[in-house]
Amino acid sequence: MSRHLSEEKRRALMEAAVDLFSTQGFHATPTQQISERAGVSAGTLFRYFRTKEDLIDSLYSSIHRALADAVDEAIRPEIPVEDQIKNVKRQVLHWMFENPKKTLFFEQFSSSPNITEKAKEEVVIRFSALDDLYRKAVSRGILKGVNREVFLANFWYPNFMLIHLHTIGKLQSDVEETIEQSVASMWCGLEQKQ
Amino acid sequence: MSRHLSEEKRRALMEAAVDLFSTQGFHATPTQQISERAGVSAGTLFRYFRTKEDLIDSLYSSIHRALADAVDEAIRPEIPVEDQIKNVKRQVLHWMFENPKKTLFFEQFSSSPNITEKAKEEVVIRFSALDDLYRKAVSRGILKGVNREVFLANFWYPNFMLIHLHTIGKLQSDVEETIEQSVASMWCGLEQKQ
Amino acid sequence: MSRHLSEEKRRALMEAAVDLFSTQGFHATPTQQISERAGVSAGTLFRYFRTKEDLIDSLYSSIHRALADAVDEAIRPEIPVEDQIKNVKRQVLHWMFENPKKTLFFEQFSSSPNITEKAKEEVVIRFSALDDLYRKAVSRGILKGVNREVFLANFWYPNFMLIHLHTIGKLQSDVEETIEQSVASMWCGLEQKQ
Amino acid sequence: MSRHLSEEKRRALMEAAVDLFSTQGFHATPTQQISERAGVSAGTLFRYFRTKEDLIDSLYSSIHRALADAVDEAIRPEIPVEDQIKNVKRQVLHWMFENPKKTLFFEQFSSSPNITEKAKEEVVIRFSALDDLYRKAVSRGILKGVNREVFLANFWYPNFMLIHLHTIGKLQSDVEETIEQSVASMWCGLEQKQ
DNA sequence: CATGAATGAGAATTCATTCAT
DNA sequence: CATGAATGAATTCTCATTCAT
Repeated sequence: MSRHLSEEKRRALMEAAVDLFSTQGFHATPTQQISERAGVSAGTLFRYFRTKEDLIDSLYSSIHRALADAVDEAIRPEIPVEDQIKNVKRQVLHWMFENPKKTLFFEQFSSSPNITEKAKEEVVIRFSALDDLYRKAVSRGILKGVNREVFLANFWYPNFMLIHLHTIGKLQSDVEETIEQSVASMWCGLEQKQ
Repeated sequence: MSRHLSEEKRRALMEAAVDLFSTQGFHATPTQQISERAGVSAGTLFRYFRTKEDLIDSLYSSIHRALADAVDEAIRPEIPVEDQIKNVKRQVLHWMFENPKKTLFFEQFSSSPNITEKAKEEVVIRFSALDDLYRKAVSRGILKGVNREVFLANFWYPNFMLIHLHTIGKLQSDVEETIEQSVASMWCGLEQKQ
Repeated sequence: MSRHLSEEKRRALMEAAVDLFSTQGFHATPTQQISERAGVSAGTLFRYFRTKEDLIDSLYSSIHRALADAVDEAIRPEIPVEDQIKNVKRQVLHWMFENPKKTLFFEQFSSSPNITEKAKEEVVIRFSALDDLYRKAVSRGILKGVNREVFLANFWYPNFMLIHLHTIGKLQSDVEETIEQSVASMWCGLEQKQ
Repeated sequence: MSRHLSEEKRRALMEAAVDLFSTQGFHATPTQQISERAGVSAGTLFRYFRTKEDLIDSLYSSIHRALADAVDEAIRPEIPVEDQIKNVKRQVLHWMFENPKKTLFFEQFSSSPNITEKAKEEVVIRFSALDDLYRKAVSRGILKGVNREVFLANFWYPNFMLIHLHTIGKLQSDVEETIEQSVASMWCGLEQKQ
């Protein structure tokens, strides 16, 4: 991309997009509205993103990256695997509660079909660091009876519902408490029959 | 053929709709395509459903009802609450694996914003029978540390991911095994610190 | 038309049609609505009238006939021409105030373009008896300076506006008073500088 | 061409619209046809007018304004009221004969039901300057026996019929002669029994 | 590079009319 | 003859994208 395009505008566009996508869905959000909120003209959006789909993909990638960073940050090879997994979940949930719009967009993208070919391949939310952790846990006898799919399902999906509820203000406990409950219940769930 | 709006056509339309919605999303699915697949003309769809939204809502209601039935069926007041909850989860998962398209549509509807006012009110997937079960469990000292939101999140959302994976053929274990793992890991998760 | 078609239903359909046309306009009135109000099925309408246009034309003809009758009734060869013209106008206005819906439909038809070829030919509201009266008046030196178009315009069109106002309840005086004022002002207008 | 919505195109659209509306009626005129005749694409029309109704309303307003201007222009406080009223009628008729299409559209709009709320309120064609004139005339003893409704009906409605006849070439006398006859016959009509 | 007017391919929906029952 | 479900062409309006300025 040409260096004449301002990074600032790009960011403004993406931010406007998440805001709108997360509350209206991407199909229901005209590019016009995005460019307007970003303070640029309708045509400009298409200098930064070839198509609307391209914008959506970029958004997804950037959020995916942010989540991956959150995951990586929580990895501390020196502490026990189970604590690491707990930490990762905690970290992820913190990020999500701090970025509810991005999270909702992320869910939308993950669960919405056919956005793009990429979508299909990544429906499985896969983060290598977390995969490694899962493998280590299995090889150490923890998580014996739980295969990766169930693990990932338990790890990722409940978060989305919590963010939904948080967004509409229907969460009884405060965020920290909710996060802790969620972390705890996942972990024990994964250990199983312990 | 009867003089009246044929139940058969109505069903055909709804079936066509779930099929297409679940793979393309409802925004990306023209009513034309639905009527075509249902083997009726474009106009006919609107004799059975006032608007596209009405079709979507009807679909949602019917699935919601089916799920509620699945839940109710699994309720056996005479057995321990924890077993009942397990049974419900098992039953629900069975239904979902047997009706993956409906399930994906259901998820789409639940997590998609603004579809309708109904959507907003029901973002929390709420089934009274399950609520009762939850309350009973709490009052009996089980599920002490888990509030309803976390409970529901753990109960419902992981299922969606499993169905996604199942649909794209990325589930390693067979369905029964996956269901059992999911049921077991949820339960233990909910018991917590047991 | 086959004698198996009931005259009663035909009348019901026409009546329903005027009602609806006069308040909604014919373009804005679906045949469905007409048949419904007439208490017959959608298809039946088309057994009595080949097309919607046919229905409209029939309606127009019937109203035209009723008006012509009103005109004819008022003709009394034995009294002075000017009194006859006054009487005709009075009679017409009475009929219109008694049949406001038919009148509004009639105006709509007259002023709406292209309903049918017939429309074009009859934009000039022509009633032979009134024409005769006009000719007689001219040949007797009354109405010298007023050609037929202006005469007809003054005779017919103000009535429509009065009916409009009457219909929406914005007529100050009562009907009789209004009719008398209208008759009087037309006549003097036509006499001119007399 | 300017950066902004071109006034030229707006005018072209409105002109195309009156042309078609006046000959076909607005319900019978697809927006497509209007944009085509205006030499713009189908979508462009909706950049200039939010909806078809908006176009119709704008058209009505602009014609209403033009007529009001014609009325105002004819007002000369220094001459007798009766001459002023005559002048206004003359001026209005001139405008109408020069703008027959606008006139026919105006009539259509005025007499067509339910176009819009505006329609309902303005079925009575009301121009404040003319109202003032009417009031003055009454207070000066002229127009004693004629209430406002009859006055307005006589003032406005016959014009429409004349324009209709003019449009289809069925006017015997020339325009000027017709206007004079119409003005004269209205005036005397209004004085009444004077 | 930015702009925003213009485009035109759809999309949802309506409705006169037909025809099997 | 009556019915009313089915039809599908036609209509209004939207929106991603382009391109002249």
